[in-house]
Amino acid sequence: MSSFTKASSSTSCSEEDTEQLRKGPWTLEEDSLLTRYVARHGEGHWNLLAKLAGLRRTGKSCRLRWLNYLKPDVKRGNLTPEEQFLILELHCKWGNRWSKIAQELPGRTDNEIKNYWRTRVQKQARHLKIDANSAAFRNVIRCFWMPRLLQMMKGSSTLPQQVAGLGQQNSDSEQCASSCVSSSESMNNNMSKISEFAEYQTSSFSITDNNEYNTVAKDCYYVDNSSCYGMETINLPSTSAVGDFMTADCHMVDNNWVNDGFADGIWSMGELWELPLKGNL
DNA sequence: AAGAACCCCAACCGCTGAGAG
DNA sequence: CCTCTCAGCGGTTGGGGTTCT
Repeated sequence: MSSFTKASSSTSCSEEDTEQLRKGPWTLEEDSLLTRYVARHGEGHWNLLAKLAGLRRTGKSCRLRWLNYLKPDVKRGNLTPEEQFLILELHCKWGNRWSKIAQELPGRTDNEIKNYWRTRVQKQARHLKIDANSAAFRNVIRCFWMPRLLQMMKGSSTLPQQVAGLGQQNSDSEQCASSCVSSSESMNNNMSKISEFAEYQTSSFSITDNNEYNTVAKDCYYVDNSSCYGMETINLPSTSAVGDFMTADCHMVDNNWVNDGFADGIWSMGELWELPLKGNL
């Protein structure tokens, strides 16, 4: 089924409508028409807008094109580690509430975030042979992926205020708190252990400023006494440490992904943000 | 070089809730 | 209330680019 097909097969619309409605990729001319119309008259009333602007599109289609592509403040390009961190963090709290999550990332659309989740995050889950919605995978995100992103942010010295302030902003969120947050004291303890673990993990990246790291840690929710309680096993000297750690950590989960390419998968996680966005012009 | 497999993401679809009449 | 319309949301699809074999 081609997305270029006109809706002429539909019997629910009048013949005139089906003849005129276009589908599929937008042309430059259509973009220009929509942009000029919105610049002059503003957003909203999309069905009316579509008619008055002379666009042979549904209002829905116009709205989507504007919000996801034409709107001037739409950011293009790769998601930064900060943005990825926020997405992981907020998804932990809100689940698949893409538009709500997008509101916290200025310039990013719900569609983009949804695509990121599907193509990057769920891909990791597949590689690890874990259900992306499982508690085990959430633990992986909180205990490995998010600390890794923090390292990257720290490495690039661009730790954003929005991340640093996230805790205060959302500290009343019991939902996430119940699954992710422990007391700040134990959080700080665990964070220093995560730091050690991360240092061990990467060996090329050293964490020296514990204060800054812990400040962030205090406000973020990826450590959890109930679900990430294997921290004391972190400093094992061989690669089996990862397996041991996760075994201790996730023994309640009936998956066999712990010893099944887990470490490889984890290593690749941190690099995800660097992958070029293909076909994105 | 060429076909297959994979990946990304723009755009569509169906559903839901809000608001007007 | 009920019905209708519209805006918005989340899930899904498929075209086209890239990578692999």
